[in-house]
Amino acid sequence: MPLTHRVPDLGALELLLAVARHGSLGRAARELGITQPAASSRVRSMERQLGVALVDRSPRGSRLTEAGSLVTDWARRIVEAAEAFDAGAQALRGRRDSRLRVAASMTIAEYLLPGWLITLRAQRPDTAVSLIAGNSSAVADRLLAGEADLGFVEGLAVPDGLDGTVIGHDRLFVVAAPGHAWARRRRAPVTPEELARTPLVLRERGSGTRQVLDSALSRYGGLSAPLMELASTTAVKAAAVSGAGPAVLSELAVTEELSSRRLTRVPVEGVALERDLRAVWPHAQRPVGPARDLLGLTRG
Amino acid sequence: MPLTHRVPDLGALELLLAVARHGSLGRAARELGITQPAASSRVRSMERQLGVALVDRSPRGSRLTEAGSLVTDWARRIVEAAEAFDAGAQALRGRRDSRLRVAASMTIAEYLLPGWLITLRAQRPDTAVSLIAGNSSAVADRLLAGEADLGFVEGLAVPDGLDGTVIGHDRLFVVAAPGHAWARRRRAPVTPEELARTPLVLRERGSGTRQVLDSALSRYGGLSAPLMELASTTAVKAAAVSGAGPAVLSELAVTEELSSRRLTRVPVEGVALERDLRAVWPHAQRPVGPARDLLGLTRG
DNA sequence: TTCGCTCATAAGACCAGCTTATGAGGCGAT
DNA sequence: ATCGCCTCATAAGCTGGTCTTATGAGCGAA
Repeated sequence: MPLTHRVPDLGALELLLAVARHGSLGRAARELGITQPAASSRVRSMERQLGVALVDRSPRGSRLTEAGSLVTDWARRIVEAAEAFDAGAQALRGRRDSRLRVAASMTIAEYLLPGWLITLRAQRPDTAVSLIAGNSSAVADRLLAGEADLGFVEGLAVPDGLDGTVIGHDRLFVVAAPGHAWARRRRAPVTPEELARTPLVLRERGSGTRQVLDSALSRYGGLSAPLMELASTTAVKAAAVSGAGPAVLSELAVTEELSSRRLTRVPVEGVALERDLRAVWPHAQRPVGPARDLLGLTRG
Repeated sequence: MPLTHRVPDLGALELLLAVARHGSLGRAARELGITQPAASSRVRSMERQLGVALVDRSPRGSRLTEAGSLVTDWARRIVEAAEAFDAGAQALRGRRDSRLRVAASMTIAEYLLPGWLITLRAQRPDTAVSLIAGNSSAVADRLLAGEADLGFVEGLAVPDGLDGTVIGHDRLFVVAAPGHAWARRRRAPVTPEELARTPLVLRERGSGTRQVLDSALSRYGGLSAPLMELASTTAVKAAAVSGAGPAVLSELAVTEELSSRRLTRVPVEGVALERDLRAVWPHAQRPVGPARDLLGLTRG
């Protein structure tokens, strides 16, 4: 169970990626600011821990073995997730002295913002960003109080006093475990009526996804009593994966499960389960400077 | 640059997730097999490191702060990637005594297999799996030599001597940075002729994706000289993200970049850039036992 | 009051990873 | 040939972080 003892720590994984890039333990060590013996011993203990040779050493450098490059690919995913964590955490700590103060809804802060911040850091390394996360009205409050320069919200309308622009759409997907009957409905989409009368695994009443679902299905008799009502997106996902029943979740929350086939998207016809993602700012104060840079990234 | 000093280690992140689940430092500690003071001090040093309060402590338990639950969500991504790493690495180490010996092509081993192994472990905890990765003919060799029970390959045909079943499709996506002109072609798909005459960022000659692209475009005058020819999928992705030009990559390799909008999918009409993903086994030896369990997971 | 839960603090043990110093192997230029 | 430069490996010693055990303090219910 304790993952820590079977997975090398982040430093070791970074080192492995550096070895892959440079083809040399010594140069990898230099990149990470450690000595060559440290790198050598660290790679060796990683190999001992995993029970697999990762690197072919020669007097002219080091290349990854077959197993090594597979391990490196898996390691890259961990390191990328760690980079997103770092970008987010750094913004969360950043305070008043930041050049760009962002207020964002939870969904956007969780799934999209870290990626934007990584890109922004690559393009403008000197832009210090601070982040406050909250619901739509909290975001509006921060902007109107002058405590944030740029906001991001999801939902159907722009909050009062703000201007905004749509930067994308958060589609809600109906998903089911691959074994579920609905997973085989590729050619025969589920109808809105069918969706409305089927008990689903859902977030608790009041959540954003639930609101969208409620209003989209109101003309079809409304949502039926949920199969399960859970407190977090994670819990809903876990229930759906384990086959409890169909669930409705943000596209952003399920991309990984879909591409690894732990969940299947169920096609639904004739109903738009979608909400806008918007960048917002105080009325008549178009973003300039760093805020404009970030805004540019979010639309491409 | 050294990520390690700004991101808590995996043990700390696991602890944070456990605290979120249990609402108590002590119970989280027990789950991870450490003492309560160890957990207390570890969470505290994580808060110091990040510069953010993560949990609200009270005599009746601990709950995450707002920032804490955002951090926990980001942490979950890291831990999930680590679980995939662990599942894969464990299979890579496993040897002859394994109950299920899998041979898989690189793409499948990299992107899909870890997820399957996690699911398999949840359903049949006692199935020890071993993994050998290689190209299609290496997979065939292992199966025919009786050194593997089940194989996975991508490509256009089933290798000689094997039976198989299609378990899915790997679509090749044309992708470009959001700023690229092709990123705005949503309503006016790129034509095959246009794709054929445009210099692209590609893997080197001989790679699987390149073969598919070559054969799909052969009737349209064939692929033009590449804009860049790079040695790894990662390098191609990086070039595309930085705006070097359009690239063609497996759907599996770009889902994350697409959902975070670092890349945009370019619609292409009239040409099927797709290859089958197949499970394969020696002629007339339908998978049974653990191999059959795994096969079931891959199709749903 | 006492029990049971919560978390915090303190003191000491242990170990992983670092550094410096050194050696050995291969290749190419002088 | 041999010197110089690159590669990686090994050994000895320091250090710091994380663990443990032992203890205390706060809050609520029986």
